[in-house]
Amino acid sequence: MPKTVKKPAAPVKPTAEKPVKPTGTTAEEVLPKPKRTAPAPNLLRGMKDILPGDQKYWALVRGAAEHIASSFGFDRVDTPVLEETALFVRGVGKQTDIVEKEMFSFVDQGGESMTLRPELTAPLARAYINHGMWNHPQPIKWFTWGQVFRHERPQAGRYRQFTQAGLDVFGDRHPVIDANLIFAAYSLFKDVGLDAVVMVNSIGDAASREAFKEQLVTYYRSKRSHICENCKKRLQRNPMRVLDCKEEGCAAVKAEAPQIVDFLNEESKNHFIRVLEYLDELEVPYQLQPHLVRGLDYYGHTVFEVVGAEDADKPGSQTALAAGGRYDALIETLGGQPTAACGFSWGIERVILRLKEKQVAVQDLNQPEVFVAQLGEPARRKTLALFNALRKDGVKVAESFSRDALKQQLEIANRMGVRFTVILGQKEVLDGTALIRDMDSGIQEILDFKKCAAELKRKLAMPAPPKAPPPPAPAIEDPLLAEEPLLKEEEPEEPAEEGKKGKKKKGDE
RNA sequence: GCGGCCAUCGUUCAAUGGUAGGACAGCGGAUUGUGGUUCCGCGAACGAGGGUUCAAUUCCCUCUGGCCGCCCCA
Repeated sequence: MPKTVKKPAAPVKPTAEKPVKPTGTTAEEVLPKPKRTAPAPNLLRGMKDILPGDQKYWALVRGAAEHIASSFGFDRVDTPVLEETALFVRGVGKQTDIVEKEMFSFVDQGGESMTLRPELTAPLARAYINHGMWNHPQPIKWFTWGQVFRHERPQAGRYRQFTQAGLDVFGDRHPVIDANLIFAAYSLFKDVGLDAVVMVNSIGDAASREAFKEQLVTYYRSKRSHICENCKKRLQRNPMRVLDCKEEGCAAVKAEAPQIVDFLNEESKNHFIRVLEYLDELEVPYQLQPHLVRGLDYYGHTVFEVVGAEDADKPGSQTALAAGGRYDALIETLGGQPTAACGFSWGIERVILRLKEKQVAVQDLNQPEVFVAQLGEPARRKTLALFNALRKDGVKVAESFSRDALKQQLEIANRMGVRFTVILGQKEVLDGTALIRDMDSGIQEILDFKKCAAELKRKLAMPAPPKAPPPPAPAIEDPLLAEEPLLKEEEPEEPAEEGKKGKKKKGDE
């Protein structure tokens, strides 16, 4: 076992804090195991870490959402993640799945029941009321972005803590509001490079809805023998949901079922038609979904979802990337003055999932453009200064100060994909010069150290030349092809050599 | 909340009732100050807890977590 011998020879860094082993079992005393002192903690179910590799997607979507918000004239509002439980019971609806079985609720030390917000709309409405926003010029246009929590069974694109961002308009009942909000929701997808389609429907006002439900139930009762067990239950609890059923028998029944559009009263119908007209005007690709309904109590009139273009024909319901609608009744339900409102939420994780699936090209964050390399202690000191000068100048600069070998530093620079590397060695320090290496061509120039920063900025301002083709592909294992290089002697190494030659010429001048 | 499938280095994929192998990534080397190709080396895993067994990563159970379908939702 040679393994055990070599490491101890090297001077071992004294470990300041030795891991404290809580156990005193004999087994561990006899066989001290240096690693894994404690079991690794688990991530809580449905929770997710967002690591550096994913941050670029978040930056992209966050940036796009913020841009849409500000360009459409929405002001940012943030509300707490914790609210009193009653807010959601009243706002979202006691009978909804969210409130019945998905809320993270608890009683705090003071005996009060509080809940991690399962959605953003009710808290926003609460804030509107609390701060007397009706005293301000209407409409109030708010943008919000934050974490929401639902205790559901996790799946891809469905987490227990997830992120919603949304736009809401309070105090304006005009249909143009609905349409422009739908347009804003849709715009995000265009901006990040995703094809999307809007699914839209109207569930009318309360009166229209009641009339419809009655007819729907009557109709389904007449078809009782053809529908699934689940739908029979739905008829009792939440009749409109039968329209979502994917069972074969139910689908057939659904085809003949009454549609809510036919039950809309004059006002509701008029509102919906005008929304659609404005959508045409905005050239939003939309589809009428007569069976689209929403699970939350507060919706009325316009309801919509935005789905990926490829999901347009699929009936599945996990496909919504954004969803919303009009909720004129909510503020009053929560105890405010009757105030019209309309809004939607983007499901950020789902948007990001889609970006990855579609392999949308997203710019890397923190992509450095220059690497500073040093050889020897005096050079390291100067490099330290140069790094900070460049950094303050707004150049994205990378380093590996602690390393000594130039080779390694260039390897790192290469991996980082920088355009230029500044090299400082003994010689350069003495001469007051610096080497700038073009990483693509391998050409190096010597120049005055003091002019180095300015020259780099000048070079970076010029567009990067098209990427040189990657180094020679590995030779194909074919005896016939393998013979050729023998005839041509040194051919295969050409590209690599070229760079080196270029460097030598310039470097020696 | 219901049903099903699954769980091995950082990632991905193997093998095995006697404590695990590769690939990629990482780290380090291939003579003195030069990256991309190549070669060599090193570190790195059986999710947790019980049970069966002389022996469990392997078989059984529970838990935890992931994925799929349903409910529902972003």
